[in-house]
Amino acid sequence: MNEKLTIGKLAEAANVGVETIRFYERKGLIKQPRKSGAFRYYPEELVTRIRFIKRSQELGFTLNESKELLELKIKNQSKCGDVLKKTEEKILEINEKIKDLKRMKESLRGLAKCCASEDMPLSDCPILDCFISNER
Amino acid sequence: MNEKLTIGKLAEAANVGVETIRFYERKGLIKQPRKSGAFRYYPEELVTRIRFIKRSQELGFTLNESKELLELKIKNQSKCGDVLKKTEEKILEINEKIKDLKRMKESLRGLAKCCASEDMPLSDCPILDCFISNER
DNA sequence: CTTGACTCCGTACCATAGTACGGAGTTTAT
DNA sequence: ATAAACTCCGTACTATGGTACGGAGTCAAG
Repeated sequence: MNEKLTIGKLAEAANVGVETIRFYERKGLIKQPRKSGAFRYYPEELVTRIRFIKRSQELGFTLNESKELLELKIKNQSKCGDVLKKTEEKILEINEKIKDLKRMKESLRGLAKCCASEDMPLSDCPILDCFISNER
Repeated sequence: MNEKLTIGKLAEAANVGVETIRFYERKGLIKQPRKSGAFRYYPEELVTRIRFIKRSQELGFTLNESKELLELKIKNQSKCGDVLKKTEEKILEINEKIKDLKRMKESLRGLAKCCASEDMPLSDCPILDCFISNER
């Protein structure tokens, strides 16, 4: 195997749009192959690369961060620990988000309690105060 | 008190830029006060409102979602039960976000585990492969 | 009453992550 | 051999959340 794919086939295999591939090329996440005749043909392993990009996006990395990760692999003088560090940074960020969301949820629950009696006039339901008083 | 602030003073008090306030006005998160003479003067409570917007943004809500939350208070002709319903909807949304983040975290933890010894050359680093092999 | 700081308003621009479109050329299947 | 389908390339547009800019008007202190 080691087939060469047209951009359309590559897009289909990687489950993205053709325009997305062109976009990644412009952003430097994929290097544009030379034209063979009028068209460009893409090596099969780009399917894996694109899926990698998509997957890391799902995991909360931006395209630039995905690019960095991919570049770490290329410049293989860098150590495994670098990638590990980035990953652990992301885990910490995610933990922060979870913590904040839980606090927000508690605030909303407090608000729900405010509204416990359904015929209470809303003017006495201090939604803003509920949120703001929980501010750090 | 209940002071009226110029847009600059409001921005300073709420710790945002003047342009941000104008942007929020355009987006309908803040209603633009009538001009008093040539300038507009903003009630002091908008400081709280803007900080609320900023805070809910930090918690992963979009501006439109912040707007919805704020509208819970504004339409106070609505009954407490209506607010309760919206609030509970928001809680469910937050639970979804937490679930997604936890899923993300678990994936990242799996990746970190892949990368066993920190001084292993990156060419042998299994973390990138791990990204790919963990694909659903 | 002048000068500096501020306001008003429209418009353009930034990054992020794509999507859409149009015309020309090319490939492929019937 | 012709038509459908695809490619190439540039440009423009989407949404989100702002930031920057420029000219004209206005306010407030000295």
